[in-house]
Amino acid sequence: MTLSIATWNINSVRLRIDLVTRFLEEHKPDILCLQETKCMNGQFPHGPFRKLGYDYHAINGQKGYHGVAILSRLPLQEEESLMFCEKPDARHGAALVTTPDGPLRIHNFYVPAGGDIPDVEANEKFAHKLGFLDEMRLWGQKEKQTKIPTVLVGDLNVAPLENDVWSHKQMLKIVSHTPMETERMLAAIQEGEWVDAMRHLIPEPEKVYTWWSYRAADWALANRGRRLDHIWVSPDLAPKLSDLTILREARGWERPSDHVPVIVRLEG
DNA sequence: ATGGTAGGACACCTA
Repeated sequence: MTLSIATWNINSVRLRIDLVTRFLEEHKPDILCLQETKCMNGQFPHGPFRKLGYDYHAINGQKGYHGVAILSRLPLQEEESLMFCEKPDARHGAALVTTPDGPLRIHNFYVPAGGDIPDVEANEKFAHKLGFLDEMRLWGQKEKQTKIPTVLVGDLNVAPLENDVWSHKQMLKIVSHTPMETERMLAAIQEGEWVDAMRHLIPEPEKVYTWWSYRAADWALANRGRRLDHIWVSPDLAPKLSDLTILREARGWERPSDHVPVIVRLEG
């Protein structure tokens, strides 16, 4: 059997609901994980998703900021959202999906962006980001013992490898690619025994980007992208990784998100 | 070295 899972930082699910439904109609992933939904649970647009056969929703929203959602064509049970850094931010959601091959656990993350200054003294948002990554790493060490096939996705706001950015050298002091962040993320992958699905299917040194800034005059021409969105899988799923789609064209849709959807297929 | 754009909510925060 095959199962496809997509992740997309949508930067307001209500504003861009037509882009999400277009994406679902054209690509039909079994599961879609959204970040930055930017609305409270009571405001979440369930209707358009149900209309397309995505009947099962696990949502965790808050007013104005952050917010994550898991939408599925297969039945799911919502699981407890985790809290990081003792903040009530809606930055994580989880669900257990019932697949023909048995249960599959999904974790959907939205890691803090961390502000502009890569200094924990001068910038508390950066300190928060590093603290979040540390807690994520410790959590992952325990999570790997659950024995349930697991997929972790989301906007992790770190581009950990040299070819996850347009210029490694010029990005070393830019938040998202500093050694403080990349070392923490690589440690989290290693200690959690995660497989970086995107790099499993598209190894270095190929450039891979999922985000292009709104602030470029011409994002496609400059092509100064970063790989901020990730799909990690538990080792048992690694042999099933069969295809990866990064929907770059979605960055050129009308009133786009600055992130594009990433879809992975699990087969066999 | 700097400023560039976008969303939510309604003064200014977050990205």
